[in-house]
Amino acid sequence: MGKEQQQPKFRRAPPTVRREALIEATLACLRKWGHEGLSVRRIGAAAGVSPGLITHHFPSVSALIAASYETLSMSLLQSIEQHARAEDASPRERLRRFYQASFAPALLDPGLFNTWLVFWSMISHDPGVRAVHDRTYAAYRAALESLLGQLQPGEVPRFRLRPAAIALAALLDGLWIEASMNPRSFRPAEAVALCEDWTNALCEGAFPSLLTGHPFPTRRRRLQARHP
Amino acid sequence: MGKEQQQPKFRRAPPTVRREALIEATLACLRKWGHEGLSVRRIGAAAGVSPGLITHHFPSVSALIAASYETLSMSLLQSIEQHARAEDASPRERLRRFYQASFAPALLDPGLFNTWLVFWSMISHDPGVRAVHDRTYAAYRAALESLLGQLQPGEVPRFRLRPAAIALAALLDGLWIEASMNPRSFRPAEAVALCEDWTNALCEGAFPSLLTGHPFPTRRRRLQARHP
DNA sequence: GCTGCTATTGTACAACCGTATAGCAGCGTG
DNA sequence: CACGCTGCTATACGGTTGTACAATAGCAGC
Repeated sequence: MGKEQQQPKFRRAPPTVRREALIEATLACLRKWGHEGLSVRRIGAAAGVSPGLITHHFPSVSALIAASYETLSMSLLQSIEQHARAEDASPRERLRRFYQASFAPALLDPGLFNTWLVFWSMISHDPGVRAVHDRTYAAYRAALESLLGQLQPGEVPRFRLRPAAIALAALLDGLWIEASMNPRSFRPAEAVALCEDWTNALCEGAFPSLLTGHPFPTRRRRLQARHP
Repeated sequence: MGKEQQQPKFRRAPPTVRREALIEATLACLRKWGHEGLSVRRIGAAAGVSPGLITHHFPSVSALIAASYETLSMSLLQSIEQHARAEDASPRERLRRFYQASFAPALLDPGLFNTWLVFWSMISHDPGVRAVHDRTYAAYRAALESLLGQLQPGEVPRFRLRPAAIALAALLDGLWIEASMNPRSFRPAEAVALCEDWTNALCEGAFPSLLTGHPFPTRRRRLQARHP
């Protein structure tokens, strides 16, 4: 028999990098299989690792998912923000770059959409995922508030930042979802144009309910309010 | 021994009504358990019926889910449309009623949101669900196009119906999702106000990319188009 | 009241799930 | 080169899943 040089059955890794590898494998599985992808066996196979390792590095599979959610969410937001952060660019231009990055091909992958759906569907059941969602969504909205706030000291009418960011986030999310589910519905450039229209309309004061002085300032109970 | 009057172990039902009952049970399970809710045993239990009955009345469980999707989707759309359909009301008023119905308490149930997520997550895998989605979403957009079209012959600037309906659907969906995931984020009345603002801005011509004559008319390849 | 159609049940089955645990083995340390 | 810490594997276990199929029984028609 030839002297078979057998490589080791497995390689050890420090917990930190192994955890990261497991998170990456989880995201890959979610991309490919959606909900069916988050079994310990599939994730383990994707990471080239035994299934039992997951419960060894994470208290449970749901903790792994929450960590994956946080990693993906923060990574995407950072990527978009970095693309938007252009020196010597007007606030309007920065917003436009934010929109463009939001509808880049990499963001419109159906696998990414399915991954997101899995995370969303766990929010109401899993407290850990819920916490990650609250944190990352707050960061997302904060980014939008920051960009919108930079428009503010110009000659644009004064509007309330928080509701404006919520409305813009809703528009972006809605367009992203529709584009992800039905890519032939419209082109990314059209989505960007629609968002830019929204920005311009905001700056022209075309959204009265967002202007300061509108009867939605605090938690006051005033149902069925009509615009004066 | 007393003469125990034993009721029959089960009752027969014509296939049509049994199918409907199974669909209703499926929706109830999805509401309560989300993704975990669509096991044949849970659905059978909810319908007071043996698990095997499902495969007897439906070719597979995924066919049952597609049927449930269609039922729920059409039911909701009809309910909203009926609420919007008010005689002797201006087109603007009808749109407002559509918005109000879209953010009624019954529509903001977290269980309903989770149900929707399950359907969405199956679109890319299950052709049957995909077909239902395409059909129902087309109906939804057609309803919006109809309402938006009624604004048209007035003194409002001419805009393209289809993209406008897509944009409005995106705004409605985005707000609905955010409201469903985080009910404390904003109040339904605020969402309605934001949608009304959108309508008004549209009628004021504040969305140039939606006006006729904008360089997005057909499938012409014109990437990165800038507003002139 | 009996008969026959078929809706319905109950069980069996193989595959999968997450978790627990005992023991193997990589690899830094001496 | 041997030791030993511990990352890692492998297996076992109780549970759930969807589907298949033979047997049962409701109930309509005669």
